[in-house]
Amino acid sequence: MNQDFKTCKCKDCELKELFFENVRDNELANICKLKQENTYFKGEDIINEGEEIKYFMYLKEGLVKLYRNAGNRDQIITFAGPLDFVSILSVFSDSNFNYSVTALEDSVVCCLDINTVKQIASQNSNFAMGLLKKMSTLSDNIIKTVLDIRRKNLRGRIAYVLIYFADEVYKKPSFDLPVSRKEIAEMIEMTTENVIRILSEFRKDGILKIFGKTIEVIEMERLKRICNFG
Amino acid sequence: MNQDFKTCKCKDCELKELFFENVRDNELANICKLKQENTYFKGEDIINEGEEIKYFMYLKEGLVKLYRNAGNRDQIITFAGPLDFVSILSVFSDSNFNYSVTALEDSVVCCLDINTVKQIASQNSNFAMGLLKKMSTLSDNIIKTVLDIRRKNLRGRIAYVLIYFADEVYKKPSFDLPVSRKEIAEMIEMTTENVIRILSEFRKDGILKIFGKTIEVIEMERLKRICNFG
DNA sequence: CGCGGCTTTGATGTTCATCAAGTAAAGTGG
DNA sequence: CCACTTTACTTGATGAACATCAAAGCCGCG
Repeated sequence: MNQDFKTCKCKDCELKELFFENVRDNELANICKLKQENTYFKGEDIINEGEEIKYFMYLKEGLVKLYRNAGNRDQIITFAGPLDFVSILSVFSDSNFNYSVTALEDSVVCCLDINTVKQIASQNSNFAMGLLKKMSTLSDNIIKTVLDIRRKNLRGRIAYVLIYFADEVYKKPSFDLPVSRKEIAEMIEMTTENVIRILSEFRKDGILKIFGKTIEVIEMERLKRICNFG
Repeated sequence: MNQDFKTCKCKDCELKELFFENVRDNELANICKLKQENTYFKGEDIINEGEEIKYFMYLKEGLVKLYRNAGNRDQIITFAGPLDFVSILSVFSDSNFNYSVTALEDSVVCCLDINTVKQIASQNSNFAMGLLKKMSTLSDNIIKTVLDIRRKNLRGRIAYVLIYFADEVYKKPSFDLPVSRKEIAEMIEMTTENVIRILSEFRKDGILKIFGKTIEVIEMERLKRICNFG
């Protein structure tokens, strides 16, 4: 057991400090024993809607989209990056996933046995409280984002997305879009054609430079005004 | 202490069975000591956006709306009925409410001291797990509803709302709307005029009968088709 | 090379918000 | 309790915003 524990390095994982700080060493060892780490390439499916929830999954590296199928169209719920919990939404309310997860960039996912995690949560209340806080924050964020976006017009929505990638994800005004125009449309409920049209408008107005998937925000202030008043 | 416990009747509260089943009697007594029960009349504010979170609140009787202010317009996030937790959304992620709560019908709210609840959650992990599950279910529901609504056209949205009140809230095809036309608009992101217009259309089409706030759904199947295909 | 998916632009029509104007209902103060 | 004010409700006319349809270029991949 100790052997497993040493080889798996969970004790030194950056996640431990962030999240498993309240987990005792012997509990961590139990988690480690049943852990597996998977690599997914860009475009690969990590979770399929309807699947049974067997693992508590978090992202070590990469970028993924969480989305659901609605009629003949997908709706992107949110994105997740390193150290985000990919399976946190339904884990405690359902036995099956009601959304899918796909890698947008090559990603490494750490999968912990869900029953072990639940068992530890029901024995270690500090750990449970950590889960509670994490889940609450994530849900609040998703709800806030969806409500923010739905009250904006199309220009405002595109501005919102661009600011999101520039400020939240890449933290710089130039970046490569990790998503297609179609996926942007699925994120903010509009048609692909209009995503393209409005990006072109922003380019013509000198707000952006666009080279395929590469975006450079030239006039961030103006973009923020469009986002706030749109 | 025992005295307080006996007079407050928390031990016999229906909530206990549903939710505090994992709370030990002495813990319940601690909660009781700092509990207060408030009555709010229709239209009265229960929580104001931005307020500090001091209580863990649940609804004993009545119906309330949870909403936030966005620009010059309110957005209704969800409704809550008896035994729902009114303050569960931000409780574990924030120190202040980022939404408001107002009574739609005369309502009785039980307010528990938030620090006591948190303290018990961090000592009693079964209780914490219960919270986790409850919160997860609520968040999932809100997210699902918002995503469902946003992909529908206006007729589909109105149908959705009517079905929601008929099936989920009142569990019968005739009911008195607890909300104004304006509030329906704030719930599904459209203008008040169009809410009225589409209700009138449904009336002319023989799908509904309308007498002010009283709605009678005549053709539920047709309404459901409009909801699903709209 | 050719096929399918992604991207782009334009033309067209539908859906929806906005504006306007009026009626009904509900709350307010004398 | 009535006049007054405000808020809710309703309908129509108009224009703007947006989806849909169509056509063509582009790119990656088998």
